[in-house]
Amino acid sequence: MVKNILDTIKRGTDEIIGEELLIKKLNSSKSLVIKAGFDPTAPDLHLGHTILLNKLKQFQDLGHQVIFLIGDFTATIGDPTGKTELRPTLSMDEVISNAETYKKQVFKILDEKKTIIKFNSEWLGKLSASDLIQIIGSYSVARMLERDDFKKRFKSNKNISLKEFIYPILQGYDSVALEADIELGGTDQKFNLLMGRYFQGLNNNNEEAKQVVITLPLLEGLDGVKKMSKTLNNYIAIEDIPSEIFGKIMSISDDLMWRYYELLSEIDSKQLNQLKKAANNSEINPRDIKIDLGIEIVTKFYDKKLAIKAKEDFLNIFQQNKQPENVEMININQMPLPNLLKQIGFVPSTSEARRLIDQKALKINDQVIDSIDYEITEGLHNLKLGKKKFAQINVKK
RNA sequence: GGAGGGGUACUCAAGCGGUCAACGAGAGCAGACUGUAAAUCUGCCGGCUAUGCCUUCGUAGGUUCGAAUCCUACCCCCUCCA
Repeated sequence: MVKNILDTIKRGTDEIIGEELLIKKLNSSKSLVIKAGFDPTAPDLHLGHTILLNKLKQFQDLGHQVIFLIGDFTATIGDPTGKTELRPTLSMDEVISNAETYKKQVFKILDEKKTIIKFNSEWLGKLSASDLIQIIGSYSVARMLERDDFKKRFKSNKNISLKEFIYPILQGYDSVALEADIELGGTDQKFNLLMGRYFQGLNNNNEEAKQVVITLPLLEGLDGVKKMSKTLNNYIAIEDIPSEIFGKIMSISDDLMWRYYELLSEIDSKQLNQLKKAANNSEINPRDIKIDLGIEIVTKFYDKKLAIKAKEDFLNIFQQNKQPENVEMININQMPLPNLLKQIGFVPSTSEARRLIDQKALKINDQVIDSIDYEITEGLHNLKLGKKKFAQINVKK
């Protein structure tokens, strides 16, 4: 029984620290406290986050208590993880409004009724200076420098702010405050997650008080190399509209497609291997496999119907070169083309528009426009700029 | 507190009196090729009322016919010594 549950839990994880303890905890058949922390810095949840959220959902389905911890207090410090330099701090106002956006999105995956949302300012905000000194006093600089990104920065003489040392400590202290049994996080969070174990053990002086740490793989972004993140603009947001999600999936490389299948799809590994084999032998066009993935992912955040629609639109536009349905209709006065393109928001500047026209990127009614002096006539026209931008305009004198 | 190094466009990184809207690389965009793949090739990659004009090289002044480049002050970062 526990063995089955354990297998479920282990699937798709990177590492479980304290596996024996996990088994013990699962055997105790009490409802466990599962903690996962989120920085309210990026209001757009993306597929990368869903790996973690899916795992949390799994715990919910198993009857455990998930605590969605919004690090509003720690966000004012800025998590140094993975950064080679100091992060700018957020104001409390920004943090709060970001957190709200966050909450709205999370319940596309998590069960709202079974989720407790906490803000760590609740307890961290109450710490006095002497409390803080007490807490940080138990950890050494040498151990802090064990952390890879700190070590690198230290060695290469980059700036490390003292408060960055505080961040992991406070994250660890969160686990104490919540009495977490398990904490989930990305592999890059390992150090921070371990801090929880450290402080829990310190407080109670016993092994069993320590949380189990489960790390999950990081999802590569659309470029296939760097991790998916908003800052790098290589992400698929779960709030993206269906056609956008679908389109972005279709644009990834084949290699990345397999990776996404492994991390995001519900498909079982046997089936996946068959697909790989078939693609290798050219029995199936990888494109079609990608289409299935696109449908599955859109379905997850919307529904099957919209997913199919997204697929059909996609095929229409790119395979048959048709206009997508429901293009925006824009009324506009007659003016030089660069200005017009800027006006309707296709480009940020007329200079950019000129360049694109020079590069034959603009089509009006399926005709490539090769002169910036082209005068657009009154009436309805279909515009296409580059591969992705479509509009229908109604030009008035 | 003292000595030295540095802040250049989205990122990294040249330039160190004119030829600089600023080498090069990455990212990004467009075109070709395709499966809107990937890889590859080509071009672009400050703004504008556009063969010219305007604004940009930490900030503010100054020298000069002319400054990212020299001088002064200020701000920020880093190193070493204390």
